[in-house]
Amino acid sequence: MGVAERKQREKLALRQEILTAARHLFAKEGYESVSMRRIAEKIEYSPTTIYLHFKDKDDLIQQLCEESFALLTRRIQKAVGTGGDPVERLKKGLRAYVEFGIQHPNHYRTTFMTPHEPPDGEKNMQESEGMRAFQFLAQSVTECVKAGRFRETDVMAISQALWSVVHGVTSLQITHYRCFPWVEQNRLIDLTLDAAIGGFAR
Amino acid sequence: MGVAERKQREKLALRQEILTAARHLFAKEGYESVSMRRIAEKIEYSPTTIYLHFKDKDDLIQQLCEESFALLTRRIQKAVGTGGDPVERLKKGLRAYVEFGIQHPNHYRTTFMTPHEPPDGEKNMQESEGMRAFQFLAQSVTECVKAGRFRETDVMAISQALWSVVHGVTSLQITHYRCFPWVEQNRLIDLTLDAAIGGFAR
Amino acid sequence: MGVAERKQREKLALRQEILTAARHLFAKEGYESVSMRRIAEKIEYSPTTIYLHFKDKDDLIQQLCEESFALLTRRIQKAVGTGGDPVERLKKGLRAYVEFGIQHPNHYRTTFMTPHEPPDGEKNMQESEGMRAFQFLAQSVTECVKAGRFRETDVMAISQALWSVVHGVTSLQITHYRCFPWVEQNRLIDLTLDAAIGGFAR
Amino acid sequence: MGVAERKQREKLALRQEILTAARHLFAKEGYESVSMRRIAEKIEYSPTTIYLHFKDKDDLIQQLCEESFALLTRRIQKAVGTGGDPVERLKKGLRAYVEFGIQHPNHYRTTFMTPHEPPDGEKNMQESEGMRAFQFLAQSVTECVKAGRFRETDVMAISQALWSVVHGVTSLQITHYRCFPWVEQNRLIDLTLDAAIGGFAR
DNA sequence: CATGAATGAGCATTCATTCAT
DNA sequence: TATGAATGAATGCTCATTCAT
Repeated sequence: MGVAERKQREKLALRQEILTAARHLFAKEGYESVSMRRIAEKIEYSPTTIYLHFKDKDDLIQQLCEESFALLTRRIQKAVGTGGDPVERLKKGLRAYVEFGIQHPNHYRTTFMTPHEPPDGEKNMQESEGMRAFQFLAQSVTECVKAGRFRETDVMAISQALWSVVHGVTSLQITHYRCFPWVEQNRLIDLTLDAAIGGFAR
Repeated sequence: MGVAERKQREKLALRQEILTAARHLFAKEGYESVSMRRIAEKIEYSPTTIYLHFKDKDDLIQQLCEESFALLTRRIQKAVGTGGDPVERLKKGLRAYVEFGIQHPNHYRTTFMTPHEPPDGEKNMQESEGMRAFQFLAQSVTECVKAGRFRETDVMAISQALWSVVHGVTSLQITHYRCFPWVEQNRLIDLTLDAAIGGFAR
Repeated sequence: MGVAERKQREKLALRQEILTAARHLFAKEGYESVSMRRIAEKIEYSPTTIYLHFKDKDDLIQQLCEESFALLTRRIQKAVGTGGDPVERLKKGLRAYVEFGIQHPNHYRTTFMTPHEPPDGEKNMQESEGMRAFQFLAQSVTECVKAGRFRETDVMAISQALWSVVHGVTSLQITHYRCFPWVEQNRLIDLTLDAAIGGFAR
Repeated sequence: MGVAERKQREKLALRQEILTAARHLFAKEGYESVSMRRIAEKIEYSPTTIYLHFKDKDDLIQQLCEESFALLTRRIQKAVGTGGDPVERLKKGLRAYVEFGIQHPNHYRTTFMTPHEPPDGEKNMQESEGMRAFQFLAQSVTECVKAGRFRETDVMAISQALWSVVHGVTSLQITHYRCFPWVEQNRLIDLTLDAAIGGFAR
């Protein structure tokens, strides 16, 4: 019994090691550098071993995204906090989103800017970390609506619109940071978020 | 005399054929499929031939982007039109942007969602089709500001914020269209644009 | 236990097969023919397999040279023998050098007539088979000097001069054998070696 | 008539231009860099044009060698001079040879260290620049022999031996200059030439 | 559970050369 | 005489993946 458990634990540990290595490669050298070989070298296992833990490269990447979503959710959660003005809290959450993306460009790129097959069937998706992150945002929007602070009341629609906005700022800064004469970054973020939220606020 | 002209025409035609083939590969099978070999197969020429028209792969892709930008600019221009309410015209322009992206996802992906090195020095960039497209948007914003319709007056900042917003809607729809329970697309677009513009409007 | 050993043996055997194939290609068709693909075809493995045994083409060629040097050293050693007149023994060694080169022109070409980057740092070079071969020659020269048979006593300088001489005869015979009206080969070799040694002898 | 002559002159001029370009490429970047394409770019003609003047790459290279030989001959001629001690003059000639090689390593490599097909039949060879250069050396040797300064009298054999010696020093210095702990270069050259000549001298 | 060996397919690019004009 | 267009073959190398062990 104890043996089986230990084995199980070890297996999960290796799995985690693989994911971590892959993420670091993403983070340091971008999507193209993440080859099964490179990951294997990094963890000092054989490439074959990876296939014991992940069906194929796509699978691995999908799992990576799950983790990223989870991390993002935690960040937003912390930023939003629990008490106080709901609109203010929403804005803090959105800002946390953008900052997370800019600070972890390769995380963000992997998760939100790379086309993936939808995991497996619809059910699976509803339970994904990604949805959880989104629902968290929706929750924050709900509070604004409940408090009568927004003139629009379709929480789902507002949430998706706001997600679009933050994704826009984030991804543009990530992809075109160096090849465009941007105004100061924080100002741009504030301006955009204020405009979007302001557009919904009563 | 006529011969030289015909040759010239034929050369340009082949060049165009290459660009088109490359774009189709993007469109159907994604970025990874655009290899020199694949393009060559598609046009039924030898890979070497491509190098008679483009210095290397980077060059080819750059040209592809230029074309996309030019096309986009024309679309926006047409949508904006010339007379009438400047805010209304701005909104039409932004909507044209989003629609262009969604209708030509691989055009858009190539141009706006793939990281490129800035072409060659700064001057070059200032003259690129991409900048021209952006300046066109800025022009439209200027008119709103001049007409006293916006409470914010920094044209550059507003334009960049609005670009971020439209890019967000567009790219999210492109990348995650099938793996997320979106509200009806047109409604989302309208909602988002109205919120953003409304946030700036007096 | 036995399994691991057998595997090890098989691996080394394949490695040797690769080296041999490469050498034969040199020998039959010259330097230019030694491409990774050609080698692979010859041994009826895929090109990729070669990379499991050698880091890259440079590595492979370097190993080839090491082998050649080792072979040459052994030949000279055998020719020089152990007893008798040191000058006579030196001459035998030099002759063995020339004969080796002429009998294995592509070995020789690879090792001595192709420019290589010095392997890796200086230490590495000091320990290379090539240096070992040279030091063997120097040893033979030392004995002549010690026996008071040479009027010049700088062993290093003499050895390098003699190496230059044998390399001259060898490489010229290899490269220009068929396009020049040479005197009889053995006579030329003898004449040259006698002159050079005679020039140093008291 | 005048027209035909001018055309002829122009044709020869272009031919020379091609040879010069090829030589510069050799000189600057070594044998591998000399591709028909590169040459064509350098002279700003199309690659095809080169084929109007030279049968193929081999032909071109052969012609190049002829020119190099001619240049070398002139250098030696100048060094040898006309009066004075014949042995001294011979040595000067040999030294000029070595120095030419070391100063124009890529010339030298092309001409003397690259395997070529013998031009075309034997007659052709007898008239080649290469033979002329050699015969010049032989001439110098003849004078030493005539003056009774050498104990060996077979001019052809001596000349070939001496050529072997100078080629040895030169080519070794060219190929292995940086990867071997040579004694000071001039000393090595002197030592070697003195030994060889001394070995023949009475 | 983990691996070492191996592969087939693919990559961007360069080459010497030919042919119709 | 000269060229522009085109090609087939080759280059070194990396990839995701499989299979026997």
